[in-house]
Amino acid sequence: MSDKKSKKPHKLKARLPRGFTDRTASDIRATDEMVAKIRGVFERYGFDPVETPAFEYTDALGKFLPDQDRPNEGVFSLQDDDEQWMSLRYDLTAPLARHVAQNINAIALPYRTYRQGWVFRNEKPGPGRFRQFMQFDADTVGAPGVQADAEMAMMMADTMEALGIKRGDYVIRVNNRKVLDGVMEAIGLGGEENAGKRLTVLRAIDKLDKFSPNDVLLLLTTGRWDGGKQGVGDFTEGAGLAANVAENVLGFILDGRFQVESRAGLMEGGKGHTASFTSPVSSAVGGDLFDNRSVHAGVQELANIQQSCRASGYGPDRIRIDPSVVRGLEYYTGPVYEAELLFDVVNEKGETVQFGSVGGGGRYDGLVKRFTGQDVPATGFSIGVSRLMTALKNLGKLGTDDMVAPVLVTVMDGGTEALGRYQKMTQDLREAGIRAEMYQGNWKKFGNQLRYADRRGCPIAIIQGSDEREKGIVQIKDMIEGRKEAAAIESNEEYRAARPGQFEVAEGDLVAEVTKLLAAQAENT
RNA sequence: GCGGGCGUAGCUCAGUUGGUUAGAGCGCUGGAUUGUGGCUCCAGAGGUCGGUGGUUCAAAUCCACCCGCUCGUACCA
Repeated sequence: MSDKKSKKPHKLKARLPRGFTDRTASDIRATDEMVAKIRGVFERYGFDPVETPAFEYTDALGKFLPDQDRPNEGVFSLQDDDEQWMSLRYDLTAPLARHVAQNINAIALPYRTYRQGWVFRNEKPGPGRFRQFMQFDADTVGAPGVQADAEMAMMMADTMEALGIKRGDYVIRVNNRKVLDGVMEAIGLGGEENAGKRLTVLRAIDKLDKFSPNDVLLLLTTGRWDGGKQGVGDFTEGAGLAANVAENVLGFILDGRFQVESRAGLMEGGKGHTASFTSPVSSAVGGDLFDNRSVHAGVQELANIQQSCRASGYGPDRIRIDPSVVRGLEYYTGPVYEAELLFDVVNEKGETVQFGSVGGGGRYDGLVKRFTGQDVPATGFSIGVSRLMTALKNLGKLGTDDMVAPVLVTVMDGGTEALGRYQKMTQDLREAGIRAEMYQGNWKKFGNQLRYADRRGCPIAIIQGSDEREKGIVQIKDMIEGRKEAAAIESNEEYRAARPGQFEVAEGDLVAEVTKLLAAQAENT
């Protein structure tokens, strides 16, 4: 190796841990805008904000991590100096349960509350999936009835629309954990000893929005190769159900909306099968899954939710019963809901990407009880703000940074007295509510000042040199108009002499003239 | 976690049996032009060739391991 290389000091490499990201000005503005809209809906529904910290004791977050007991698996954890384990929250629900339990005597139930915040998951990140991301939650604590769940579904729908997603471009799909639990029971997967197998079956069902019914059938039975055929790529272990049982379950799920509505006496205008997969539903092993008590109870609740939504004018174009909705695997006990976008999301490369759900939630009757011992039923949902923002951005419904860059007051004279005058001009503009800044770089390179203004997107530059000063005027340079005029000029001498887009006004008229020009520019965009 | 692809300047990429001092375009900085963005011309800065180890007289190039990005899959409370 050469001497030159070994002498060179190692520079510290600027980098971020993977799965974390910096947010730009336009990201932050877009997020703020979204959050304000969501908050507007929640406030209108009579919810109040509450905030909990990013850290909780690990045991308060609960052990809802299947197969994993180590505190660092999936969550970011560290030991406090008294050796107690603390973790960064991975959602906003468990911390809320802790907050309610801790203040149970001070809080009037039912407690309607919302909050937004960063949550952290120590998982492999991917496009649109981060290890720190923002959620916005609403919960009703202490409300046992399905009316609270129906309200959640309707509020979700309203939120989607408030965010500019048109009716028909989203749907809130509703299911009930009791239905899935009952199905598991009916096919002989009840009880503790089958917990693992049950999980596999539910995961397979949850894949229906990603895989074809036939692939899901493979997952329910023998397993699936991700390379497309036998022996190619990675093998996913199947649930090991008998073929006819798997078909029965799959048929129940796929034809679920139709079946649930008919069994609950809620048929709406002859809508039928939601997928092409057909199966001999009741003849197969497992019998008629509707005969199961839990399935029956779950369907009844879904019928009530649906009736409530319909009575309030929320049709199946907005809120829809769908037995394939699984949602998280551990703490939900009743109705679950999921918000899904129905339009294609296209990424920067022009590829259509599977977007999946942008929010969801459900009933978690056991979560507060862990702390209090008494039953405190609750239901709520969560919006994936970061994820939804990605979708809206790609859709062009957000993220167009409409903040106008500041007016730049250029500096032609670096003397103390002159700088005071430039500062004064800048302050005058600010006092009139106009974003403005005085150039803070090396004033001696005037070309750089305008180049700065150009790159920053400044709409206007203010120029006052000694000539203007003597005459009591300032030059207002319309950067947008100037760019247009400059395009027609070829020689540099001419270009420099032309001062494109500029006009002179009396010093005293500066604010009025800038205001006028900004208004005119806004008209033309 | 498992499997595939990729990793050379700020960005996009050249660089083939391993062989002098690793290149281009764009961008950046300075100048032509001490008061005008763009155009043009000139000059300059910028590289641990992802990292470590190995093979070799010689490695950006070959081998091993690791790291990172990416696609699929798994996991996702």
